[in-house]
Amino acid sequence: MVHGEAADWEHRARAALSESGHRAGGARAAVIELLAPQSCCLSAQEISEDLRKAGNDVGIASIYRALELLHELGLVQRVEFGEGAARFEPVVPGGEHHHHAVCDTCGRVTAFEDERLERQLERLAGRLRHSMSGHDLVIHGDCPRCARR
Amino acid sequence: MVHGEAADWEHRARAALSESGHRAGGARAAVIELLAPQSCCLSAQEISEDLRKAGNDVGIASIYRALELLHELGLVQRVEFGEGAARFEPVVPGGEHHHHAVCDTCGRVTAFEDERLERQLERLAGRLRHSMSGHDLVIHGDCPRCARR
DNA sequence: GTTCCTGCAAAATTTTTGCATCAGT
DNA sequence: ACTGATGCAAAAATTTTGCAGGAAC
Repeated sequence: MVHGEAADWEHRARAALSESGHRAGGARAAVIELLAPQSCCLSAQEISEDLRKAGNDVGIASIYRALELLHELGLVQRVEFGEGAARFEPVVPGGEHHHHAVCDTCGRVTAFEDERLERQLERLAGRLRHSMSGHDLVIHGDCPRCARR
Repeated sequence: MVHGEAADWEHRARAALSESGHRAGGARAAVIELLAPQSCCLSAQEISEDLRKAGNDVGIASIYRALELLHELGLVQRVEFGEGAARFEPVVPGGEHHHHAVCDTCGRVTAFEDERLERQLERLAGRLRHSMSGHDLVIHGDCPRCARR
């Protein structure tokens, strides 16, 4: 039994699906279930592999279709780090949005939050008169471990 | 004759190439020349088309190789907006880094700068003990024109 | 029972790589 | 001349699409 944010997101996702007239068949349910407890982003490949490991074999096309739908519904954020593949993560409303720092050397991804940054982004969007449905910041550089060498 | 930032960047690019032991052959020179006066990012396809229009036909592979090298030398930044293709733009050192707001509806890209944001990012990277070789922020939402409808 | 969903396979893109040829230094 | 750069074509990888069968409601 999941709990907290993960359960909350999963519940919202299922509700949003049925409210928008979609069914929660095998593939979608599997993707939602896998994504819910994730703290950071996964690529479509990783989702596919994780599902297979869990004995839940889902076609890659269905994974992309599920992710596309969840993205349209505002439940999933799409981020790209310049690896040539997109990554996806659940959107938890109510503030605690996080950003990513990607290590140039080892590729490790560090997620971080900053309340002040969020407020500043809101202000910025207002100044540009650009509504903000989402945002993502990527910092490239060396992580503490790699910088030490 | 180009001037100001563009000429500056072009000069630095050529210098960095020769200093790192690379030749400035036709393809690289063409990419550098095209990129220098750009105010915002271009995809590899766009670069290829623009060069062809200018009568300078360059193989797409050479474009990717030139961009890869320029990126390694820190002269080009790679950004992705979730279109399925990467975009590239010259890096102008000495501050005026810009970010992007992408319209969910029409796809238009608005570039913007914010000095305060830059300083905040520096502070953030320091807090994470993550060095910062580059960063990019993308705001998704509706541009003023599309939001009005 | 109808309609939407799923999975497979094929297609479309974007990006990378191998290799013979060509050009810069 | 030597060495690295270029262009073509083929390959690799990611993502999208068509379609027949299957599942949800």
